[in-house]
Amino acid sequence: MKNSVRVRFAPSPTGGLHLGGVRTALFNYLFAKKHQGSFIIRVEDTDQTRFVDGAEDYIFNCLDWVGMKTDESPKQPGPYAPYRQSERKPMYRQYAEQLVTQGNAYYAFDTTEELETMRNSLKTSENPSPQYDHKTRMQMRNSLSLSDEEVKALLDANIPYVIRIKMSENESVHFTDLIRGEISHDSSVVDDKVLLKSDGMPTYHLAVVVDDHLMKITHVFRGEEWLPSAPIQIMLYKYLGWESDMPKWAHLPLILKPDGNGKLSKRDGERLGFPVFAMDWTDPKTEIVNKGFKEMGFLPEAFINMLAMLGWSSGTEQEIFSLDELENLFSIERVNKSGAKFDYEKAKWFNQQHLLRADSSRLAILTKPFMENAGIEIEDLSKLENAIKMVTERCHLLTDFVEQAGFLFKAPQDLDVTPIKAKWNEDKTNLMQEWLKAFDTISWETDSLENSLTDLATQHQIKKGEVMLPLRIMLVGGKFGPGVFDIAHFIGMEDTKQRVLQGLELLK
RNA sequence: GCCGCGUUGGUCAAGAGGUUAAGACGCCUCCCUUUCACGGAGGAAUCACGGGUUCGAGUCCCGUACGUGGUACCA
Repeated sequence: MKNSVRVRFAPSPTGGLHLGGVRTALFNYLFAKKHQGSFIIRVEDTDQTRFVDGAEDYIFNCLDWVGMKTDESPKQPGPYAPYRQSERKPMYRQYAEQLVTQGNAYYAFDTTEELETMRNSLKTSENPSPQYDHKTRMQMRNSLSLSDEEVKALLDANIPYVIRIKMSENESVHFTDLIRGEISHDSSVVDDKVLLKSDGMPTYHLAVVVDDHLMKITHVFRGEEWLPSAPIQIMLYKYLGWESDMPKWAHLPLILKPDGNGKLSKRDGERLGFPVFAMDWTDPKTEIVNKGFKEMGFLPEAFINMLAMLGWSSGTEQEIFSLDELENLFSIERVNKSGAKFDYEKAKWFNQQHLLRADSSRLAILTKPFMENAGIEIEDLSKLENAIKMVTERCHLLTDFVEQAGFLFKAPQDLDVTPIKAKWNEDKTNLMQEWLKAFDTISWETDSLENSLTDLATQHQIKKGEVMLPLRIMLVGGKFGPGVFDIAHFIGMEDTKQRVLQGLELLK
């Protein structure tokens, strides 16, 4: 018998999938897997004005990249299809109407202007945002304040209307949050939220309750920003008579900007120079490309690991986890209550750790495009793999391989010899030239290369250390990289000769 | 304004009444290394504040401050 845990991630395709979104998806996913349940994607495309072309596919691409497999989704419908709210449109009205009949909701005919007028006229410094609630509803144009005849006339005349929930007064609405414990609200401070918009589409509050109930969702994990709207949804479960199988809830802490305070936004990424989207996201309206973690050179498992540790911890000292391990260890109770500031430095450290653990042949495949992007053609993947093995520990991102290993495939351009030129002399030039000649007599191995240079240096009465850095700069183009003789060994005799000769030329 | 939620080093965090208050990132010092890293050793740095409860409070309760979210026909 299959475990009946069913959790859903409900992205709204309004553009991109940022850190917070991926982490919400991740925690939902991990919980589902931990309990051998189903991970369901239900797309919240209820707001036609904010819907963005391609955004839905983009979301699925991101989930694919990080390896979160879905059990039911618009692409893979399960028993409760459809999985897109726009396609479920006809289902919502009946419940809204049912609430009106029961007296738990009502028709409201107020225009945008009328609402604005109400809010402006009631606005005081004490109360900067007046609500449509039990205090004001009787002054507005709705089926509560109007007579039945008036309502019928308006309905017959096809005057647009919305359906609003009639929130009860002085009722304590409480529930248990899996992360935060007992939460309670006073229903009097909650306003009469719109349930069904004038275009017939449900708002989030109605859609989420109806869909979760119909799709038999057992657990709802979402961002903390939804906490204030919980009482509305709880009241809906109650009014609709679904209270007994209301899902369990948990409100996840927010991901905050690294500097200062507040929710992390995509602007922070641009400002501080790090990605906030999982993958590159091109806004079709502005054509602005928002950088993604994937394209910045992150491994999906590192991205996931980093995100998981932002708000959750195992309680042990272990910090590096694979997706499999997370699926086994995750527990919603161990999620933190407070928001976490995003730290890009630590994110890169996670990537380095996973780079070190990753299979080098896979890294070669992933690195190739970055190399070629930088104008370094890779013909032999196994050669790239060997190069990667030499430098992995000094890389944080896949893109770092370009700098750290690129010179193994392409001689450095624009050598800067100024730092070594002052101390250079003819003796050293001679030494280097003799070393090049010695190549014909030695075996092309790291040790013999080093030994021959050591011997020659002794003969010339030059300290080996004095030519090591210059040699490195000739071969690498800078003060970095693996051992010089390993590099010479890797690039081969011809390349080594050419690079040294070119360097000597510049030192003349 | 009102309502909700939160508060352990710079950051992520462990901690569920008695601990020298873990660990990680970052920072600093040293070792290793004729580069840069990796690795190793060490260091600086924390329980927001005030009241209770208790023999004893980072841990429980209340208040304050601060932060944050909500207060839309957006999600």
